[in-house]
Amino acid sequence: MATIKDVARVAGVSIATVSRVLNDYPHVKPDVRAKVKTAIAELDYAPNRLASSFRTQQSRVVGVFLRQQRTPFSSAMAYAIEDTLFQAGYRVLICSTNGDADREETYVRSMLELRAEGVIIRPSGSRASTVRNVSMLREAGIAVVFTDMWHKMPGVSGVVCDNFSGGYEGMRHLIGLGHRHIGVIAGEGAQLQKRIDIGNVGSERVRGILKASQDLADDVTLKFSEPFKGESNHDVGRAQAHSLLHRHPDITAVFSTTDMLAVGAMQAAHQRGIAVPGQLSILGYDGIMESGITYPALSTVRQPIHEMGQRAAQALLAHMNDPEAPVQQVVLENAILVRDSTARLM
Amino acid sequence: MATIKDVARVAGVSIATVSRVLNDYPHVKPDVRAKVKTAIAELDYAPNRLASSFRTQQSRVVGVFLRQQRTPFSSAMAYAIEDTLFQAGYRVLICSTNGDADREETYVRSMLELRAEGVIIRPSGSRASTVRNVSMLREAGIAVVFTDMWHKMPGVSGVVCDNFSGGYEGMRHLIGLGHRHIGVIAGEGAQLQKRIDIGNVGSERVRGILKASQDLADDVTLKFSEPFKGESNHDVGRAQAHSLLHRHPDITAVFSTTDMLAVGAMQAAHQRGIAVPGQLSILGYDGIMESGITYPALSTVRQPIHEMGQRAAQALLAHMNDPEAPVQQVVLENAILVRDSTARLM
DNA sequence: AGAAATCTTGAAAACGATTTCAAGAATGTG
DNA sequence: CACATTCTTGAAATCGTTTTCAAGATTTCT
Repeated sequence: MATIKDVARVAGVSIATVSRVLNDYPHVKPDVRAKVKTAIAELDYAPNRLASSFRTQQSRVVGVFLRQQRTPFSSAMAYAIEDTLFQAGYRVLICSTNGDADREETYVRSMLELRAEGVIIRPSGSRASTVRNVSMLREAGIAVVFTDMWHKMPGVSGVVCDNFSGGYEGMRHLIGLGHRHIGVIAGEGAQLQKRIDIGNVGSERVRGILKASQDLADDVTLKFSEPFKGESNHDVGRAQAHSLLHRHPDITAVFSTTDMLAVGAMQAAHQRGIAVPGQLSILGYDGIMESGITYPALSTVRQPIHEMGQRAAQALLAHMNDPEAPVQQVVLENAILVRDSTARLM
Repeated sequence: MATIKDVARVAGVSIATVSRVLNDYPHVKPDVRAKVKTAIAELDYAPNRLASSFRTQQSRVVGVFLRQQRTPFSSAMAYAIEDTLFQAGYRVLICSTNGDADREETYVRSMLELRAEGVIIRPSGSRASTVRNVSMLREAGIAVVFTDMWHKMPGVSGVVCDNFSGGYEGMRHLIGLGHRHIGVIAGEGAQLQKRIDIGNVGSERVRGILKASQDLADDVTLKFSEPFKGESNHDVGRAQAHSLLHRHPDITAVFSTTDMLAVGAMQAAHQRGIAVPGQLSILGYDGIMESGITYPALSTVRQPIHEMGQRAAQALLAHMNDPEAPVQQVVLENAILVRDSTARLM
């Protein structure tokens, strides 16, 4: 492939001048600039980014760390991030950690070696390992932004949803429909800052749910699913819902802290011949695309996933452009998306 | 950050020796090797990949071009690819083209500039633009592998599913259940080689469906949905199914060439009060995770998406390791996944 | 017109690794 | 023991850019 030297030779100028043209620097006479551009076109020259990145130590690459890239939530966010960064001329390396600490560390090392300029990370693994990894990145001067979960660390911005208020508003919706006996299926997701301990279902969402159940009516009883850990998929949701409905046949609504869990709950209701929303209202949480394909379509607390990704990318850009940029802690509001799986209690 | 020079100084050797240790070359005495390793650990040294990539002109990076990264199919495949390449020490740049030709071209240019070593591409856009873009990559010595769709190009391998036989076997399933009046909702996906023209529904899958309807029984009538283009989502599927059921109330089964279309068809059936599978069997195509969350769970022609990704990544590795490696044309078989949305005709 | 300021350009020095070459040390062979 | 072979090491070149510096050309100002 042609190099800058070839261009210089063909244009009859020095490589410094070619470089100036390439980077749109001033102080190049119009006719010289034109000559160089002609030579570039003629030779079909593409600057060797490997060389310029090396020289400037700027890779124009950022890493996006995801727990699982297969998940609708993750892939939607990754897309929003990629899209925003693409416009700004950055390319994104995908780093699915699978919640595997070793793998996360390997990827962190890669980011250091590749001199990534920034990293957006949705923490998996333990708080300690996250902090350690992020510290390594920060020490190397790499900008870091958290999404979906936030750890307070110097120089690190975060974009999260207000999961407390999401839980609260979800309950307001159910209570407003007249429900008083409500089952809660809580997964692991969406902890904001430090988890509180209510069995294993400690999360901001659950805190919001609890608070709302105290604030908004005085005769609400909540029935929690059994603690579990691991992925929040529909199989787990189905099993949890079966157990919940078996133990507490009087509940008239189920609030799942995840759409996929809610989908499972809906399957369980179908299997038990319980009409949704006639006999049982089901409310999800996330607003992933998949929640719209159930029958009846799932009512849910919608997270602005795309906006989360966008905002995270913007925050990252801010930090990359100016290492002294102030830390942002963006909290986005969720909105109840009322579809067909919740109804007024008869 | 520490450089190789610092390591050399601390270890009291030359940078050449440090390099030899870093790259596990022979001809370094054990004690020297140990000294160097100590120095590396002490300095917390991470080789500057920007420098070594520049020197060797090997970026250890590959690009994955996807139409839409949000799609369950794409993200599942991207994950399989990333996973396989991760093991081999490659990092993957995600390039969602959105079917936007400009954007695809920008990304192609990025691959050239970044000296990506390989690209896996699921073609979007026109055949002509794909061929042009792939040619640019190939001329720059970048290995290319197609997935999901294959264009015959020198030196370019491809991994596809046997969509013809998938369509054929899907029909065998439906016909075997006694269905004779079958609706077909065909999206744009999955053309293998050149499309044949049956209105706008020309695809290998449809060819398989047609062939099977001729081979396997002599009283099958197929009713096609109206031609449409654009994304195959459940909204489109619902609309198509409504129109189909309206125009041809006698059909007892619907075969959709995409799971998401089938999901829409299921919604349409629900809305029309048609029992699935009691009055109408619905068969999808893809086997994406989402197809399992409908109620009833969707029967579908499952594509081995994960394996497709794996095989594509392996083919790419083969080409990257040896530019003379023979072109592979991998054709994977689909399998019918019988769940609850198809039943014997009463 | 002459001095000062500003433009325009090219030569050469980086950047941090890998790799080639040659030389000296160690080992093997007769 | 002399010689050939193989090991081990370091000096220096190199990859393709960007950037600094200085010099010459041009413009602006008084």
